[in-house]
Amino acid sequence: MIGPLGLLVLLGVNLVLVSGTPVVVGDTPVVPSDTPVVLSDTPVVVGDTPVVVGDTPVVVSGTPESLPVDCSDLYSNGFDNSGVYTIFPAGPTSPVQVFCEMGSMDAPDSNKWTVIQRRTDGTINFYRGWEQYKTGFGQASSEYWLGLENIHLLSGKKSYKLRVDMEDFDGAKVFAEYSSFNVAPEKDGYRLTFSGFKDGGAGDSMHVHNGQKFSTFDMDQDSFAQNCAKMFLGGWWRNIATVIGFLLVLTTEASVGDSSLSEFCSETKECLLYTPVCQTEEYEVRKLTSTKWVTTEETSRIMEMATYTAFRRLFKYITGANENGANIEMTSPVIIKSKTNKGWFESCTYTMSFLLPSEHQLNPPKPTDSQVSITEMPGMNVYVKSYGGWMMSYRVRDKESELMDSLESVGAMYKKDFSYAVGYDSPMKMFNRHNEVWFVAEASMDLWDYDAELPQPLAHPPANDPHELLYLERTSKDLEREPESRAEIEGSCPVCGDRVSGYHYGLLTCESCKGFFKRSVQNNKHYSCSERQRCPMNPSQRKRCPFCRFQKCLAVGMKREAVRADRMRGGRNKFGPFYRRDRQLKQQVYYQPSTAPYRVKAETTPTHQPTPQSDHLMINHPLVPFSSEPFYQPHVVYPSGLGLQSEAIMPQDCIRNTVTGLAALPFTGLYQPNMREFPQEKTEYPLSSSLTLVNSMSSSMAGDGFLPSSPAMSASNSTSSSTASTPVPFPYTSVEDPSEDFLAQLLNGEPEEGQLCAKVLASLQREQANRGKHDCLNTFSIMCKMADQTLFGLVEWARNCAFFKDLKVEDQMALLQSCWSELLVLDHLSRQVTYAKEGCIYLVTGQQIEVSTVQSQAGLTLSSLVSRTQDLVSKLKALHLDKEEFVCLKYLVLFNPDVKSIQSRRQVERTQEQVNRALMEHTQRSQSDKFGQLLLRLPEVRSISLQVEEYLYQRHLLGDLPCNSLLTEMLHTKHS
DNA sequence: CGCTCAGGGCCATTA
DNA sequence: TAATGGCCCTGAGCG
Ligand SMILES: [Zn+2]
Ligand SMILES: [Zn+2]
Repeated sequence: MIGPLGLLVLLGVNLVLVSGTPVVVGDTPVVPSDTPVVLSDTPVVVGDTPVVVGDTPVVVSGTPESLPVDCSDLYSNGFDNSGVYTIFPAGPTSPVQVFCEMGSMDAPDSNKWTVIQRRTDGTINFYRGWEQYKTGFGQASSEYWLGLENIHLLSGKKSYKLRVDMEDFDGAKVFAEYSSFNVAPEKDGYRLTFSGFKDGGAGDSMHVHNGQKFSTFDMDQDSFAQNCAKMFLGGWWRNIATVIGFLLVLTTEASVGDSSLSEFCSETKECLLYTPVCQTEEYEVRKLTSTKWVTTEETSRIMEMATYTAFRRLFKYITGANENGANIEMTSPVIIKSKTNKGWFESCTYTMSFLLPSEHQLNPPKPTDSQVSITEMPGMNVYVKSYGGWMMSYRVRDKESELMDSLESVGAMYKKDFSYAVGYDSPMKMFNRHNEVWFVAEASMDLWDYDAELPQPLAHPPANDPHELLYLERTSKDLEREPESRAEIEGSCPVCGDRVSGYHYGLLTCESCKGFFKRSVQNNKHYSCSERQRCPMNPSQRKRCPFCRFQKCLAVGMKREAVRADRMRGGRNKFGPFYRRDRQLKQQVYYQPSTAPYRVKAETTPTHQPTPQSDHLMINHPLVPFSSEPFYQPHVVYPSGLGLQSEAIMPQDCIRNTVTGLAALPFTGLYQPNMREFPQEKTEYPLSSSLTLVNSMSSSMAGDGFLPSSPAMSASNSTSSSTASTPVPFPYTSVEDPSEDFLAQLLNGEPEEGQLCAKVLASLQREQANRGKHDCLNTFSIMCKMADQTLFGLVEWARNCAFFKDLKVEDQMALLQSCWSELLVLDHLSRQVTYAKEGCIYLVTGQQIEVSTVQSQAGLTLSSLVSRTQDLVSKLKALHLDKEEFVCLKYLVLFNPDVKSIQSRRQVERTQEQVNRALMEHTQRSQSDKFGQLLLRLPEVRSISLQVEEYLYQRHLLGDLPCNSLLTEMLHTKHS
């Protein structure tokens, strides 16, 4: 198989470096097993009479001997540098007195410090902290970074909650929040307890919030041994001793060394060493100490592409692109850090690192390439899942999610937002290949990593109500609303779910969304989303992404027009009657005894006929902006005339020369494409039946909680289907034709041709620049590159287009994998119809190429493809297809409910229905039979696309296709 | 004519 | 510092 290997550029040059000499091994773990244990085995004896200190902390300066308690074991480990010790009295939250609190700054000018306390209960409290917001708005506050991911902002409100449930003396359930842990020696490690209160005896449990959910840990020591995640906690206790003794007293030593005991790290002389912590069937936990790496970043939609570039860059570094011109031995593993849960073809930054060999760990040669840097990976524990075979992006994805599942199921705490793909072998190694996925465990990371970023603060504001803490998913609003039915009438804000304060800009919203919408429109704000344009909207998170918020405001139907341009205060506007009517209707609905409100509504408004308008209100994806608005100009379609740019970018003779290269291989015909008939039945609903369908769809959508997160749903939910099922004409809304609004919305996502053109040209230019003047790309490669870039654009279009982004990622992938070539063909067709001169093929780069030229040079298959396509082009030109019709066809092709393994088949079907209907209505205004004519072309599109796929696949097998392209990736998935 | 309530503005609070 | 959001002021239109 040439194909998969083609993608395996990842470790491409590795083998060159592998020395032929046998691997030299040392089996000493980096962390010596006899690391000095800092904590004494016996609790501190305070004496018969507790030392009573006043209400205020007492600062003792001077020699350690002046302390009432012997703390020599502590200060001998690095805490004696300040000469200032504090003694805290027992206080309201703790009956325990603190002795020997000693702080030590990390550096004289650092704002980070480490504190250790010895306490009268015999425990030792250890934590690190720093001042936050040192500069800023004068709100100096301290943040303590503690053992688990318990972060407590002492003088602020936001905190990561750590909660311990326990029984009071008289049996009452109590809880406590903690900001510190105590560590007490046990026979097998150290016991983790909390300041004050009970010790962590059997039966107690603690709930640790990691920013997303609570994990519960039994305080019963035995339970720690039950699974790896919990055992790991046990391991972490020990680490504390290590931290004190190791981090602060000894200097860290990089753990790079020889290894032959390793069954998998065998190709390089030196490997990353680690200390195993524990192991389960699914994964293991390893402790890594701080190590230096040489690192570079590369962003791409495809891992293989990014890693190829990154690898070459790092390889240059180790082969001399460093200040000493030194040749540096290759090591294993190569690690690639990237964010988790990447969307389908989402652009992503991959950070690749080579481990520096031990001789360069201390003083790594500076890289000469500015994109390459030396980084230090802090000591940390990692969850590791191993797998064999080749590291392909889809396998990395799979293994990553497998490990995540395992970790979730045991409640492990780890950094969820990124993972490492770890490779040990060069691509030449055929058997017993070893790869890993790593997740960084949080607990120990926190202690070790001086520069670790603060975890994101809790999204929810701190709650005084203890119950709220336990059930974080439920906001206080949920709790309030639950028992009351009153709130149900008033409903919650369709944008964010907050409490409604009245009608604002067209519908019932909360006060804050009103304000937000007003400001956004008044100041003509243009936001952008740093995520994937589907940020959660709830009272606590709505502030995070104004883009998504505004999007949702428009989606649910807030009217820009209602924001007054003259800023006149008071008075009434044209919406008044609408509001009143809507309100009346709501009352009516509410007092219907039936439990099926949606049905009831239909009955209470018997005059209502299912007119297109009302259907539109229901089914129209509300994301479409109101076209009457000046803020949303309809899309300006890029005019033709791009030819001039292209000449500047590609030398003309390059193009001329390479056109001859278009000569294709004869089509071998090894593979008979399965010419599946394009399903006709689903696209040929007569008007009446499609209306019925749409109606039934709307009720079922509302009824069974379909699409809980989609804007369409929230709109119908909250504005309470009264807008949906009643023909209340809304002022300003275009009454012309609902399907046109729908189409406008579809068109809204259409990329601008000019941008695409520029992108493709830029990509070609880059490619040419990489090759140098005399090494022109051949025509076929240029065409592939164009197709590849166009495909990128199409995938991007699909990912952002209405309805599609509401689908599960798996479904998105399935749909795209099934229709990518059809989309490509359709896209090509639309370009021809719009821009091509007679007898010419218009390329995405703006060039017009004579069909005859192409035909004279093309091989059999390509020639047949070209003529089939040109035939279709003339038919479509005769039909005078407009851009609306093309976008509909694209949607119809994309939303193909017949694709295998689609989970949300209904959803796909519904979208197809809607598009179908919109197309039908749109076409009927020009030619009566245009609709049918259009649909009749789709089977031909499909047929051509299959032939294209087949053709490309053949050429791919012959190695003609550039590897690392989306095109090849797509071909692969279909043929594997 | 006076009441209503959705607009706008204000400004302490927040990140 | 800029955005947020709760609160208050306004005044057209309705009964
Ligand atoms: Zn809201
Ligand atoms: Zn967003």
